[in-house]
Amino acid sequence: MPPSTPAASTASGAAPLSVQPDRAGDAEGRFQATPLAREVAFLTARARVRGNALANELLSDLDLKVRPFAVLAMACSGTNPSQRELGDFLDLDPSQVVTLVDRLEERGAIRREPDPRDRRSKILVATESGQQLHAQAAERTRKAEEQTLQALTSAERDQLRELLARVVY
Amino acid sequence: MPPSTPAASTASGAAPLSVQPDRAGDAEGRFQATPLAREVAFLTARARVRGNALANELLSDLDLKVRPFAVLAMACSGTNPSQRELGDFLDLDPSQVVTLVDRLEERGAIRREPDPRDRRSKILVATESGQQLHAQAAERTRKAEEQTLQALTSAERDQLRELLARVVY
DNA sequence: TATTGTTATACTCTATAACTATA
DNA sequence: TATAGTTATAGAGTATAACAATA
Repeated sequence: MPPSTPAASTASGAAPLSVQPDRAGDAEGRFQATPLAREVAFLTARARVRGNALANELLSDLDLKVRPFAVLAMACSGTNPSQRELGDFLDLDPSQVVTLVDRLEERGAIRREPDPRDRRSKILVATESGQQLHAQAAERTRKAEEQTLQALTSAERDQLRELLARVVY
Repeated sequence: MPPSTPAASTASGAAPLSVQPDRAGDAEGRFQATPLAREVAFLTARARVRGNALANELLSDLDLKVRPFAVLAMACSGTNPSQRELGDFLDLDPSQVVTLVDRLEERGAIRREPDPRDRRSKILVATESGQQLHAQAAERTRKAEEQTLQALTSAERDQLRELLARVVY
């Protein structure tokens, strides 16, 4: 380990960034000029943390969180996903899917139905009450997205959606 | 609970989506037409999961993951963050910061230095070896981002960065 | 032999409360 | 009285291995 140096210094070699002498008001502003703050990985992580927090908050009165909501939404989509397919799409482990599906099935929101083409697999479909629950929940996630993206115009939101979709699909 | 219905049906009421009779090749294609698949919350979650996985993989030979990398990057930024400020910026609990900083300090990559203006707080700065480690790690995260965004042109990447930054800052 | 769903289990991540030293 | 960092702990989320039924 190197010997201890003065304090609050920028240390040896080339200075990583020109920086105000030290503290200003709050730190956010200083940090936003940092290379890390412009990495897409960092920006998406931050967007996801804050978006999730807001969505979970708005969903809380329905006793739902974003993960179970996503499962319910897929069961309501008319695409008849099997548990395996759903796990692949939502980046969920098979064992996680079991737990999520169990809870939604206990609530009477979805059902496991046999797949006529493969008796090993189970197809997820929503019940009538599950579809009503989904309608309420989708309204809340729509509001969460509206609030999360309030800094963008409608055209910019579509643009963001389009760019992200091209990245992940 | 409602009575059981045929199987793989779209269920009662208005059909949520027009859908191919049933199974096609793989499920991804079917699912991408779903409303959930166009929610920004879902897209960022997916981008984050896959981006993180790739970045962690590329960082593994340096014995780093994205979280500790972010802490190291901030310590190398010249902005002299305190632990509290860093936790706020990276969406980390104060106790999580302690653990992350402990490990990086044990490796000799960063140091806690006293804040001359407030003896309660500790300022994080990188050591010389920490800066070298960061340089190697940053090269790997740059490659991860390059690979993650390969579907986009350079202009589109900047556009995505800009839109995300406006959302989260 | 490989795959779907399941169970049990362990591991990581995240959050909470209580403590200390400073402010 | 409030805040920064710390510790211990609990809870949620995620991952792994083994198993039964089916392909």
